[in-house]
Amino acid sequence: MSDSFREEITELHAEICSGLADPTRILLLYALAETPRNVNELAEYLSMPQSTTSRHLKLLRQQSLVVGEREGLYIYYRLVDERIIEALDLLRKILNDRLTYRASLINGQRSS
Amino acid sequence: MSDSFREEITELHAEICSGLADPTRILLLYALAETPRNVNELAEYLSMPQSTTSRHLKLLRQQSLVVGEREGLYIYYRLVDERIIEALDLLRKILNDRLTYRASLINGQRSS
DNA sequence: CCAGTATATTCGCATACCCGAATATACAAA
DNA sequence: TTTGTATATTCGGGTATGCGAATATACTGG
Repeated sequence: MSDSFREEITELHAEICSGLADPTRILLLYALAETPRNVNELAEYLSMPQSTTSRHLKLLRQQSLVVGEREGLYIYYRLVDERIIEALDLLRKILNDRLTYRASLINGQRSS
Repeated sequence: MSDSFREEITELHAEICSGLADPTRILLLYALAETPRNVNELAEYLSMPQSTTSRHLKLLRQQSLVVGEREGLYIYYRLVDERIIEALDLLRKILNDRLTYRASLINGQRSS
């Protein structure tokens, strides 16, 4: 395996995948996919403290998965690249089919 | 946000995304996308201890991202669903375009 | 059934990450 | 410039997760 590929994957992890390493952040991404929102809206929407919301947003911001733009008194966050949702949806499909796969194991044939 | 969606995302994280929460595991997935391999082949390929490789494989196995099948003396691991690679490739595209996005920030216009 | 090798697990330890109340900062509006 | 609110950061402390040498287990093949 080439060193350059290793480096690319290491960066992929650090810059994107680690952002998905927490369910709260995934929820934030989906919440922002619906419509831009500010921190307090997000906090209320997800029923979590404002500080927690802000901390997670900071991470997503540092990874450029999300940007904030001030409008008057508020900073509205939005997705930088909507394809992150495509990727997450694909993972969800895999998840669902995986469940089917597991069921087939239970009903039967081979061992895991 | 509906409770059922929250639960689905929580499961998505626990069952798939947490598997991507380590660069080593992503490398393992790509290594297995090339061809099925056993633990020692993977360990050598990625230049890491056998115990570390096995530990990561265990996780991927528990998430049904990977399955092992014994052939004689060896257990060959392979991907359960190749779409995991599609998802990772999409994330890599996002990563690359994100770099372009950041460059545009540096060259200029708006602040992050 | 035994020997040999592939694979899995255990161990102590270190690091990284999450939480949420409290506090600090930043900024808009007047 | 001052005030009020939105947003960000800090803090202590708990939990999860990583590592890799050493050890145990599992299974094949003879």
